[in-house]
Amino acid sequence: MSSGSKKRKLDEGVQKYYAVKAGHTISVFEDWSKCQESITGYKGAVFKSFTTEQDAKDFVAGKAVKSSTPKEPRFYGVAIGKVPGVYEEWTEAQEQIAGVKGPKYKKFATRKEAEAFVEEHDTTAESKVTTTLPQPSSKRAKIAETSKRKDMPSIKEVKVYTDGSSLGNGKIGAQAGVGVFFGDNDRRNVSEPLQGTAQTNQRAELTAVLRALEIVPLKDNIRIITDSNYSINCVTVWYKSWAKNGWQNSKHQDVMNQDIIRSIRALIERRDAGGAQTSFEWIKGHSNHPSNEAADKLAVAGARRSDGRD
Amino acid sequence: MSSGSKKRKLDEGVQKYYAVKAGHTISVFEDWSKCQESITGYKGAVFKSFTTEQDAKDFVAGKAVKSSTPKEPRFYGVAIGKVPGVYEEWTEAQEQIAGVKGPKYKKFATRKEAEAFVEEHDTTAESKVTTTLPQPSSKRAKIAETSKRKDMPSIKEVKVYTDGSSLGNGKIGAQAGVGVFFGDNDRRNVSEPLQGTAQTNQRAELTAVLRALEIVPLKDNIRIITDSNYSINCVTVWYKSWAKNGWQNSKHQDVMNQDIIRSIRALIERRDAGGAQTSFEWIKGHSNHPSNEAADKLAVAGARRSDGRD
RNA sequence: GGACACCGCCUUCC
DNA sequence: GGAAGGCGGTGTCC
Repeated sequence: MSSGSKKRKLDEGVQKYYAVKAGHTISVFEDWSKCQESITGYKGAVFKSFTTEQDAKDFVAGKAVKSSTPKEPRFYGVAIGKVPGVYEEWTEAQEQIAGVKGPKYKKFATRKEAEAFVEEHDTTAESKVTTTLPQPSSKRAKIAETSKRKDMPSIKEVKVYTDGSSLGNGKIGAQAGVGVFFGDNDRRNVSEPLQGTAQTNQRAELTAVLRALEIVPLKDNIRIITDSNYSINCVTVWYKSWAKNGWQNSKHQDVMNQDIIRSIRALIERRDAGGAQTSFEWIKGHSNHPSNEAADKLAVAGARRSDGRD
Repeated sequence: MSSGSKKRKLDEGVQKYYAVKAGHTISVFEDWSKCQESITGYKGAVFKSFTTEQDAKDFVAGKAVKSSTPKEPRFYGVAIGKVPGVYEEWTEAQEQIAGVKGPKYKKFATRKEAEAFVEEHDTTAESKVTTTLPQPSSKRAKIAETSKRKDMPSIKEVKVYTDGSSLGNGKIGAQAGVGVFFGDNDRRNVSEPLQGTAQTNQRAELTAVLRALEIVPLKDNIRIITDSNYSINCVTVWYKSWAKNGWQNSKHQDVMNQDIIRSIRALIERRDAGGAQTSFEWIKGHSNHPSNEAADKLAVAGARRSDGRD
């Protein structure tokens, strides 16, 4: 180590700890591949990555992670931008203000300050957020009231199953649909056609995740259960390097579906900022899981709805 | 700049050519959607994608595609092994001798040589074949007396109807049966339970074909009539790619029922080697075809026999 | 090369 | 309506 052949890129930046709470092996791993092994093919695997070993261990132990981020925290409040909120990575914040005329953003040392900054403009610029959030006002109020949570002992966790469908995927006339399942006859369930011209399975899967995040109040912990390994990886692993590469994949092409992926990340960050957790659970598709099948049904129904038939 | 910015992976940029040999339109298409149109709803469509237009055209014309198979032919004669015969893939031959004590095999440049090699040992090791044949003696005699054919101008063609049945297919207690029908009151007819633990319709269908091939003397041309498109495809089309892939299907999983499929192929090869033909004919099931129904009856009866009932 | 999905089609069996 | 089996494809990433 005397000389400088030390071009080691910290591509992945900080060391990560992958906590597997439910999998072939219950443990904390230091590299993703090991973690992957432990969860692949495991029905109902539960895992999450952390930046500190302690957090990871706490997660495995079932404790609420108190987010003891080691690096000096920076909080970027984006008040006027694509998706207002608090971001911990400048690259992410930057993305939110790129191309926006008259953006309003600022760096803060504490999350509270950043939140306050955002909330201020947020109320005045509510229409901006509404584009991402279907619900008009009721949720906004909740966010406000949750911001005064202090040290609530236990946060409610909402489980939600998401699925995407794309009839004739890969064909020109494909019709994609989005399914989000909270429970039987739950008003929050979603079954709708995928918006936009790109009708692919991946966009449908990601959009379902996004819908779930939009629907569950930011104050609640949310657990998203999906069979889309792709979606989970996009928003929990791959996005990190993408953000650093200017959203280029390993083939130096633009990352597909980054619009949805970024929206998801923004919502995750905001939930994190509020002290609530977002976690993902992968389940194998078509494996007799009733809720997963229910989400599938909703997705397929949504896809068919764009048929104009009924 | 002098150096290689040329690392461009052709991973996905390559133009593909979709050859449709059987479909609404017989042609080569350059995009998948057109191809799809041409085959959608077409019963028994035959199509395949290629990377060169010539290969695609050759496929449509029925020629063997040669550019994708630049390797020189090799023939492996397996005289003493699980299923004696001539194999073109070492992996296949290897399977036949694995675990067999005192195997006899050799590589040849031509099929004729390999066949000769196998035939030699074949007559002397006739008992080996008998293990595959359930019937004890009466049939053996026939094979013996027909073995003195030499250059008969026209070879007799034996028509045989095969069918498989699997009562409760897909359920745990399924009972499968094998039916082979030569004619009313024909001694060669077969009606027996499917052996083994995997009681599926596909295994039953394939096993019926295998039985037929075992029963009809190698010197005779044989025409097997079945309603199992699956079986026909397995042993006339799909086996080729499987052999090259190490018996993995397109989803990278082990090909199901390959034990039966390989046994069938081995018998076909042997019949080929002897100058006689094996042909298959597909008929629609349940369409008032008396002989097909007879085979069906035999299969169902065979399935019920394993019930312990009668 | 690997992984997870999303589809189209065929046959059989219930 | 569903299950067992098979073939073909794209969507996306590493």
